[in-house]
Amino acid sequence: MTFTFQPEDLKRDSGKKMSHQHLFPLAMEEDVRTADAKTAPRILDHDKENTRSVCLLEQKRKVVSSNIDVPPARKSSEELDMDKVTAAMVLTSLSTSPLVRSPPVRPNEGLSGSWKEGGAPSSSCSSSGYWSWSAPSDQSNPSTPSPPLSADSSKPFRSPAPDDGIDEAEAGNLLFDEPIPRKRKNSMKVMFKCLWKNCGKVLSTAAGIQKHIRTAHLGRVGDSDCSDGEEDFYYTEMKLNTDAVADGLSGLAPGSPSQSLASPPTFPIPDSSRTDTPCAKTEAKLMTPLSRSAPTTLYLVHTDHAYQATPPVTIPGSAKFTPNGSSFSISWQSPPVTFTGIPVSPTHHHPLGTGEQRQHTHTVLSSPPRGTVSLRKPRGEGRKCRKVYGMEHRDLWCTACRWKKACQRFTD
DNA sequence: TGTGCCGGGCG
DNA sequence: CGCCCGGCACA
Repeated sequence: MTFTFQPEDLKRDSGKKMSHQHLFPLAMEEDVRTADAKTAPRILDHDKENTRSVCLLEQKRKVVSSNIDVPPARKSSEELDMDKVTAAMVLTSLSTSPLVRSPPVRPNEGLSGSWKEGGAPSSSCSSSGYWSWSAPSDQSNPSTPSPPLSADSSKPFRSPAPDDGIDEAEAGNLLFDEPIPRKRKNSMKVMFKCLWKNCGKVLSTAAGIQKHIRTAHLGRVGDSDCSDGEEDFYYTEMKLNTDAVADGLSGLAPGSPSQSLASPPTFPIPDSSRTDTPCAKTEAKLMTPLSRSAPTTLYLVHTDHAYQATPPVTIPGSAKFTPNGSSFSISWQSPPVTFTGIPVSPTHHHPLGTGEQRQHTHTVLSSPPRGTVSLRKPRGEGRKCRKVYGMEHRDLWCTACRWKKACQRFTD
């Protein structure tokens, strides 16, 4: 069981919360303005967030104090351990944020990373077997890179301004509870950038970047068992405006996945600009056993655009991160619904996901000269917003669905 | 019967 | 246009 937690969702989510802004000054700037008055049922998230944010807050505080040379005597040994861990976490998260000053920052980076790192030093953490990644870290790497720092800051990517709005929306969608109705999105691509020093490789799929990191930097050779998620620590997700970047990156797979974060399955890309198929293919290819462990959410995080951002998948499950003295506990629930497009969801869905998609594409391409015959769209077999979210969550539907038009989010 | 969405109406 | 919805074709 290797879950890979998707930090981004959480992070984004948290980012949205005004109350916690101060925690992520850099990453959140944009989010802040999105104080959506929308009150959707985000109770779960709230809960999650609160606990997490509290933790972070605490962590931060500790870190600060540590910098100030607070006499250790005041803290119990337990606390000290925690401090180390938390400090590591905070530092990592902080150091990372600047790089990606945009929302795409992987929210959990800090968490996952710290767990790993923290695990080694403080026995307390490692002992709680909630997370079973093999070893807190592959110590095999002599040169464990420090969390990506400034190396990337210089990267040309990042078109912050345009993306922000979208990201926010997406984040909301992802979470599933935030009705961000009627917001129009631009076509976005999600890319994953390697944060390893001097690398900066950018791939379009989480699996790809993970593989890259694993093989190129971590020196692992494909053993799926080793994918303990460490790679997550070394890459970041970023959203790019396809319009702007498409050309340059066109070679890469159409973005789709976004990591832990959040964008619903999407593939609602404007047909004209790109098709889903390529995406699916690419991913399929990249999907090595190793990459399997990659956060499924990533794949879900597509953006939907034309009508609104979509929350592809939600991780309705709640993950709680509670540093209790010496151990972290994480509870996870399997997501209730998930989109699909890619055979990711464990529960339903025919494994045919990609196959179907491809077929569909095929039909479209070979479609007879339009015009005369009233061709009614074959009718996508995939699940649409209505099915996915149900009538009760109509506000979560893409606008097209709301208007009884062809679904823009789950195109097939 | 439920779903997807075309075609068309309204502001 | 944005937003709805009647109604039809499918499943």
